Amino acid sequence: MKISRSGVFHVSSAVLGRITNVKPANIRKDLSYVGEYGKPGYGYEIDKLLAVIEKIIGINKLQRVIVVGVGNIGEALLSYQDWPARGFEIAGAFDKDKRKMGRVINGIEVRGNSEVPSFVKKEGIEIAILATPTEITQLKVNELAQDGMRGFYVFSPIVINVPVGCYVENIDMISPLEFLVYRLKNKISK
Amino acid sequence: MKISRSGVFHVSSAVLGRITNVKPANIRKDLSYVGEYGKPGYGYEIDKLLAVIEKIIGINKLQRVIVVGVGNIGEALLSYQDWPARGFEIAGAFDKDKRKMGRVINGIEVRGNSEVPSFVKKEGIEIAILATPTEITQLKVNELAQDGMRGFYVFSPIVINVPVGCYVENIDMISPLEFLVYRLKNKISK
DNA sequence: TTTCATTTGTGAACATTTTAACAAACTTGA
DNA sequence: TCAAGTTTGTTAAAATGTTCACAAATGAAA
Repeated sequence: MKISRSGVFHVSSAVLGRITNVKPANIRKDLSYVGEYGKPGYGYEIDKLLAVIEKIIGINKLQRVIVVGVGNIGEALLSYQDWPARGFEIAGAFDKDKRKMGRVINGIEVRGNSEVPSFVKKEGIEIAILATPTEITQLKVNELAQDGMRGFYVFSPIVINVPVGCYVENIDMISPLEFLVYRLKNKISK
Repeated sequence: MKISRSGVFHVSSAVLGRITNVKPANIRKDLSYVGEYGKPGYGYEIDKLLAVIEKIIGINKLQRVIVVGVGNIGEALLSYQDWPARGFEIAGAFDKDKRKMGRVINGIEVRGNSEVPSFVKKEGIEIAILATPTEITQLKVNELAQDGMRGFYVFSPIVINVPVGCYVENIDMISPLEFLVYRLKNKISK
């Protein structure tokens, strides 16, 4: 909902709560942790709130990342339009498959894996998204860590080990579905 | 790590904790909520534990779901090999694009959207995975709810409204990446 | 059998998160 | 200006989640 385009310039925690399914008290508390941006009896100025949030999550300067593995998931990531709005830029994409190399998806050229070390060094990139087959993901992470990569966003449902100073986040696309089934079976609204 | 194939037939909460990065006390407590399956001085019998867990999450009978929207994400889901191991079966896939209809991916035929109502009624399916463009997701959910669908697993990063008795889970593939950046910047191990 | 080393299950302590409640601050309209 | 109606930020209470620590149970070795 584009509040800022509706001729409304302020918004209360109650309204934000209704939109996001979060309790108003919670919204006020969270916001209070990062400063006092609201006016009693009025609410939050939308433009100001937006600016503050963008400042906090650092969208002003985009985080540059690479995508390793251009299968279905990799391609979906490359095709995704909202990276800038989320604070990211896909600086490069890599795959070992020669047939994929040279392809340009959404303006991003797919390069060969051998180009990773020089590319990330030249571009100063530290974060990699791994959309690789589960069997080779740990191996790829090891290689990338050697190349100076320090953040790994992993689509394989396995525990990844990294050197100290490196960080991993996994995403398991099935877990939320399992949770949905559980909620459906037990009628748990949330 | 395939513990059960290593000639080891029991495992302690300490070992499970090391493998999963979870504190042993936590593992014991969680397990204790669903029964007493461990032996002091010995640990948990792996086969028994596996059987119990499978019983709990109901893998014995697969949950049948449909996939709506066969773009990159949809295709990735259809290609995923481990659905049965996770307790699911993709019963059908649907897309509005005529060029995709008829294609068979991983043994699953892509059907036209118009076939959804009869299909889910005949097959008795209540859960849909929506890998659709964000703009039309809410609309599709509305339609599917009309068709009797009660669980919605949504890949669009928006709040979805559903009738009472229906349940939604969202997955946002970018949020964990944002969190990774936050951890990297602030050196937060977890 | 007895002793020693493990490891569980859990009660209690501790920590974190969520919610409610309300004084103080602000807006609006008369 | 004043009164009535909103809405914030925050304090305190409640709820939830995590970790510790240890008695009791078991296995293994002597």
